[in-house]
Amino acid sequence: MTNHVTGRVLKRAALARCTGCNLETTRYYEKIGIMPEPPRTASGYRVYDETHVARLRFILRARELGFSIEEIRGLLALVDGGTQTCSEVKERTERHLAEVRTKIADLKRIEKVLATTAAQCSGEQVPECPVLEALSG
Amino acid sequence: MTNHVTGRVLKRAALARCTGCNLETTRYYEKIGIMPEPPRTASGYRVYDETHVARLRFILRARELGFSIEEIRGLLALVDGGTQTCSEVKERTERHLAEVRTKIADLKRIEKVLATTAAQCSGEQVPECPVLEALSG
DNA sequence: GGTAAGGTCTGTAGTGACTACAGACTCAAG
DNA sequence: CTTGAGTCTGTAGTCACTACAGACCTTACC
Repeated sequence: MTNHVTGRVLKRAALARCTGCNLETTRYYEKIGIMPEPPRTASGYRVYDETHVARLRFILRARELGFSIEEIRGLLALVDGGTQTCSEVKERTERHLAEVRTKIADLKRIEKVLATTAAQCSGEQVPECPVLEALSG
Repeated sequence: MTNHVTGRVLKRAALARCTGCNLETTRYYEKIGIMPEPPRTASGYRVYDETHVARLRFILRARELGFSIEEIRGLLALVDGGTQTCSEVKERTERHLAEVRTKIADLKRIEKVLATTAAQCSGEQVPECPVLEALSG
């Protein structure tokens, strides 16, 4: 395999290893169109370079932060569009931030219910368990 | 339809309405075996009573509190088993509580990243958006 | 040059927890 | 008697992957 691109070249397993991404997921991202189709060797093997690594890292980080694939698609479109309208990115981030905060609030409410009911529970063999009561009510 | 059970009798839509459950979900819960198969009318319509309502409410509440279907299956087995070993229920609740707390911690970390990067963003047309930077890094 | 191990290719099926739909049947009201 | 709403069944779609089968290619070692 001639390396006519400057810098090192990676195959699928190497890309996965160096980003921490699951092997199959790289192909999935290509299929759904958020990763570009990479060039291939004569025998059909995918060949990645640093730009692919950067893009995949971007996607993985955004997923980690709870952005959905569709949100990421939108973010990437802004990046690819050339003119990075910062205000748009900011707006989307804040929208997503609001969602995250809602989720935290919901979970805290759940935490409270679970903690108080579990605390009421003696652990002894009683006919009516307060946790089950709380769930039934 | 003769109502030989004491109390009112419900069909699928009524059960869904009075529990707030989606119509199709009741059938799904039956299929996966966490709701019992209800008796049927001569023409094959499902007929529910108060015990079904109570069980469905239990399931929905537990789902709301973030228990997975498999966790609920376990909880229901304890209920159905007759001897409600309260210590077991307590233990499972606490295990679940720990999971919820982990999720909250994760989301808070995410919230922090999103909030600080969004704050760094002026919203003006700058070449490098700090949010995208944060995602790329 | 031969062969064995391991990487890569494709398409497809499975996950969890639903949700939605198509096409047939039944029921109640007017 | 007709019309519209409710119910029945099985199956397909959702999201974001993950896993597998069976074929092909590459590399290392002898």
